[in-house]
Amino acid sequence: MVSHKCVEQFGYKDSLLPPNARAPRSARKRRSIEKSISEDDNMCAIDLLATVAGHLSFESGCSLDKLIEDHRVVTQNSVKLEFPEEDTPLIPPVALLSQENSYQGSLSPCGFSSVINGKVEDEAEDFSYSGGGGSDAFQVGNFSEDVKPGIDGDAVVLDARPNVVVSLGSSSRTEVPSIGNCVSHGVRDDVNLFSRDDDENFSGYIRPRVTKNSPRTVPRIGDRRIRKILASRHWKGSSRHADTKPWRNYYSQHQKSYPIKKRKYFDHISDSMTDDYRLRTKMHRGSRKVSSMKGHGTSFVSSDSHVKLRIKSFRVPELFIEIPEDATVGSLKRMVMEAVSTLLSDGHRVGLMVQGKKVRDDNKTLHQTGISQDNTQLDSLDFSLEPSSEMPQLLTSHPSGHAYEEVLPVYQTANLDSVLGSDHNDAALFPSGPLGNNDMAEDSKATIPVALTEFSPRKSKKSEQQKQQQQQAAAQRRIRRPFSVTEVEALVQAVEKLGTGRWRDVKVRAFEDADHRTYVDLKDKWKTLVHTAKISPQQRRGEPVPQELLDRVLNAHGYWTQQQMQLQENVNKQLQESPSQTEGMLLLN
DNA sequence: TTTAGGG
DNA sequence: CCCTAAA
Repeated sequence: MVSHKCVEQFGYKDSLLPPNARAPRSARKRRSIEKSISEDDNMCAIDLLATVAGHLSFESGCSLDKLIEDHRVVTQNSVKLEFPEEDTPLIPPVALLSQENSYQGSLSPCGFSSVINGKVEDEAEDFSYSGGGGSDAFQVGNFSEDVKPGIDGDAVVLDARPNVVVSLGSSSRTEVPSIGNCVSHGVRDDVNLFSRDDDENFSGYIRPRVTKNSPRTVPRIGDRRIRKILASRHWKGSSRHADTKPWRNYYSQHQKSYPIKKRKYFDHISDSMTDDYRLRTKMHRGSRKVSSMKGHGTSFVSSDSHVKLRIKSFRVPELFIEIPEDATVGSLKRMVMEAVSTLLSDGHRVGLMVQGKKVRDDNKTLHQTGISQDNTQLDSLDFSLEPSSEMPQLLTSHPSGHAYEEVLPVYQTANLDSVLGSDHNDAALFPSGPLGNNDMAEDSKATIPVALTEFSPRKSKKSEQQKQQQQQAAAQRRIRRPFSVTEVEALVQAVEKLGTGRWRDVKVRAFEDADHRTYVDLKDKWKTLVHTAKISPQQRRGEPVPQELLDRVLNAHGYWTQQQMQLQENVNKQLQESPSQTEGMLLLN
């Protein structure tokens, strides 16, 4: 196979096909790789979240439909996967996203944002607060967090604790501090943190299957399919369009919008100036602007038998990620983001936990559940988003397709059945510690799809909306996949034969089955190969390419470059001599 | 959709 | 690898 011949011996003449002599487009095997997705008519993850959150709006008069006990994952306000110095994967509050990324406008009426920033908050202003006046909603927020939960006037201040986020487990589970107890001291002290012991039950497990010998098994995480699928406009920031680099935008924008340090700074002020109300107010104003003030949950129970809740945050399920050691940090981050994005973009059900206990009976009234103005012990009211198999309102329209297969072929699903088997058992749904004590076999442990919602067959029935939603939810840069020597060999071989201007043909010829190698990739690789061949071996990086191959690269490159030049010369010549025949000449060439 | 190049 | 102008 490795014929080491000089260029001339390849019989280029015979294979020298005019660049435009390719098979008609219609006859070509096509791949909708770069298909752009219309974002407008799709619900983004946040919208969905908002929808979910909407159900939490007790003000609508509806009682909690789904009460779950021993809940597991909750979400925080939003998802942000930058890892602060505190080594705490914090997820930025949705509120933040809404504020800074102009999502408020796109949120559903009863959406998260609305709940957080709108009515509830406004209502909160009605609470009188010494020294504060009701003009600033944040004073109320401040109030609810800095003052021991309890009765204050007519209102019972409840605390819906926001808790953490995404924790990554490697060999052992890594507990990730919550915003509440790690970053925001001021909050921690006054609000009850709910137990996170059960976190592992709610885990997504990401595991790219990188198999050297079978490119097809490589995780699709980086594939365009997924990429587009996960592209999210909510990461994009203010503009739904005019942003060609969503993923970059994501990082840049959120890095700016999530100044942990700054928030910490404020928290310190809070700690040291506990008695200075004005300072504290200021602090929260600052927090409001830069942190997750609105992300924390606070509920209010008014005296008119209506419970008013302010969902300040959701926790996100714990995610487990398995990634090769040699993967880049960037790819890890992207994986996490994808996971969370996917998580948020899919159907969920809301879990409720009152005083640490999961409330499962959906038929109970709030009062029966203990959520009432009379209950002064309501110091812990937690909501969570859980992968749900029971979210008709979000799944009804789903065609019975298998989006799962299409979208995330990467993730093994061996355990799916067993997992699904115990549908109504949250713990079973999310085997505690995919990495932990759950004696999961080595080959089966890495099985839980990142997309928690993908667990259920019903969930696989995604509507087009949700599919696209997903597409938008995690547009990521494809993972880097260095070409193997074998691949280089194949590439060189093909280019020697076809030339440097027919990448699609090269693709078909030598990489037909390598879905992750687009003709653009091949073209780019050739470009780098040529460069590599020109520089000294010392300057080369990565897996060394045999000099023999590089020589061939250079030869072929030189040959085809010259070939193209000659062709061009002929064209120009003909153009001068008899312009009218030029067209015919071109065709002949 | 492909090609060709810059980023 | 990404992004795009052009074709």
